[in-house]
Amino acid sequence: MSARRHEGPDEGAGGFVQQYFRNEQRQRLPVLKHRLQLLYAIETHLTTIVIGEPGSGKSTQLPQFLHEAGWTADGKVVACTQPRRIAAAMLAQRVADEMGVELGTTVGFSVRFSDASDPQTTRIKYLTDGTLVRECYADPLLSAYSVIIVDEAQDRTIATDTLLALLKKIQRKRRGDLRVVISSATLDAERLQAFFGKDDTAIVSIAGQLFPVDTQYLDAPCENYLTAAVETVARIHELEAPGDILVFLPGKDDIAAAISQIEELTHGDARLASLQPLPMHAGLSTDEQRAVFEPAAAGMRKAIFATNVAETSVTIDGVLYVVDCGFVKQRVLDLATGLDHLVTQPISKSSARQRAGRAGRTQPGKVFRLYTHEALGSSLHPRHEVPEACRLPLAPMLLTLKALGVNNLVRFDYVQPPPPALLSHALEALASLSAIDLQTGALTQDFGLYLAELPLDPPLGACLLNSVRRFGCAREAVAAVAMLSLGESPFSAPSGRMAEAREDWRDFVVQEGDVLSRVNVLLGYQDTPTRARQQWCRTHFLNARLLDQATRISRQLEGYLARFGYGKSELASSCGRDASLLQRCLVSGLFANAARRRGPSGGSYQLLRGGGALDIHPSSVYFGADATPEYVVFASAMTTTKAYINGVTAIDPAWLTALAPNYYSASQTAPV
DNA sequence: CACCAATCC
Repeated sequence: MSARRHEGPDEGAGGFVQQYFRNEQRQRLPVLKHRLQLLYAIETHLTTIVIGEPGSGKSTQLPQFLHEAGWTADGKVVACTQPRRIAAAMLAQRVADEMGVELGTTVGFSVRFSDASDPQTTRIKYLTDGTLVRECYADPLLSAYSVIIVDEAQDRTIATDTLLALLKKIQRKRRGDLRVVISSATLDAERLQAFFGKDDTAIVSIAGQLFPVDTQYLDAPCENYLTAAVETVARIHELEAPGDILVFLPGKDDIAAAISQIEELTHGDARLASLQPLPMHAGLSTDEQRAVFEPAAAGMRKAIFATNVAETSVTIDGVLYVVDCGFVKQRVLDLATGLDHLVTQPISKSSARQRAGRAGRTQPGKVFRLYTHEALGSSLHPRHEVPEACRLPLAPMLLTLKALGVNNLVRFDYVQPPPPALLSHALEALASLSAIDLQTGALTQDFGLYLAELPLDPPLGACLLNSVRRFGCAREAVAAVAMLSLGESPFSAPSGRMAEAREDWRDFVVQEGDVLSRVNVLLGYQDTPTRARQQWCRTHFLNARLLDQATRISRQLEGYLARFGYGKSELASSCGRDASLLQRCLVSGLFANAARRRGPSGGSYQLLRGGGALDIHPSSVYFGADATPEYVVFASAMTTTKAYINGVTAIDPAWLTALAPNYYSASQTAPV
């Protein structure tokens, strides 16, 4: 181990004045006081758990400490993973600036669609945890890395949990040659220490740079968190010193309702006229989000009504007051129906702490919790969020593990074992797609392996592979799965101009349903010159951000197909005027989501394999349509106020028995 | 008929 020690590397770049300024900034960070403690812990333990509040500087400084201490000698790399792409890119940029090097040289990052790293020169590399998991395909021991820092581990995403489980295995195989650092704000540290082995795991706590936050609770539970939130904002505005307000609400509808209530209040009350309500959620365009980051106009106070994006992903400066309704929307797989639910539920205790911390970033702040102290202390609010691997469909994760040589998925050493029913649900799904062989449990040759490599949900991956192998409609299928993988509809118009928009959309919308209509949109977008695309989207009431993203996904998917050995002509294959080719291709992957209309007309459906009513989602082209198809497959189902299906395509039921004979017998799909 | 949290490969 001592061989890799040497004096701190001399980067050479950067003048004296800049260097002085950089050091000045770094010296204020709390993590500096723990430099030796951290380096010692990492030197003497295989795994180190670092608990540090936001603002401690751990994400930017720890990789530099390790670099300076020699962990990047011999060409080795220190990795730091993040759950989100923006974070990985921004941290890399910051550290490159601090070190006075150009991004992409000594300091780099690698995320989907963007790789600013160089295998020859990069020594500190920021990645998303999903990207690092994928690097295991090429290098199962991650041998390029000497230390892997898994940051923001409290999020417990599927990718983070997958990575942690793999790292434990890799550590064994590399015989003490790989150090793992798990870093997080408020972590279930004991669980992770137990997972990685108590003797080999150190825990280091770092104080944050947060200011004290004064906490206020309700004396009694409120009946309506929306009303309570609006009243609290008004009261803060009247009674408290200047400073912006951040309000956590579960969803967009609540945000819109709260803002309109505030606007009503400000009309009737001159004292509230200086309150400036603003929405913040992931559905907003970058332009719409900008207002939240700009300082309030002179004499005005911003009140930002936000979803959970503001809890971790987005940081807004100048917030002194936080109003926390105490709820969050979370996706949960309902095993009884096999459908996703979006449930509004009480937040965890650690999430409540995280939200409160948003008030104390620049000076002492206040948090107004719209629940009682007793409630927060009770079992109503769990200590931590349920990890994704214990509540979401696991087929993608299991496919990854299989591809990396994990044979027994039931006995695999998960950070937290998923409920057995969740595992069997995923295994059945994979078997029905012929991704795994039910007898041997192995990935099927080529097909299963390709599905594991594709950055798509397995059913969509199956559609894509079948488009080149069986149907000859790759051009349309690439567009279709790219759109479906984003979920949202590209058709979006302000409510006031809906009629006008609908008229325009008739150029794209076809009777075959959402998927073919969205393919028309995406191919139309891609046929438009790049510089004219924004305007094209505006005139047609289409979501430009979504179509840009779908275009990048399309290109990436074509790259995968080319790597799998499919030639130019196969990639260019098109169904031409025969839409049924694409429809059958969709059935070949989405057959499990086949549904039949319940009445002689209308938008109420039912799964062929049984279950309750499924309604056409309002963003589907079939919503409110005069004529709806009797049989459909859908790309997604989600229960919110009702069970809704979206991404709907008309089908011929005979295709189901032809394309998924093991899943459907002829009698199930025969018309009554 | 009346609507989805935010992420990632």
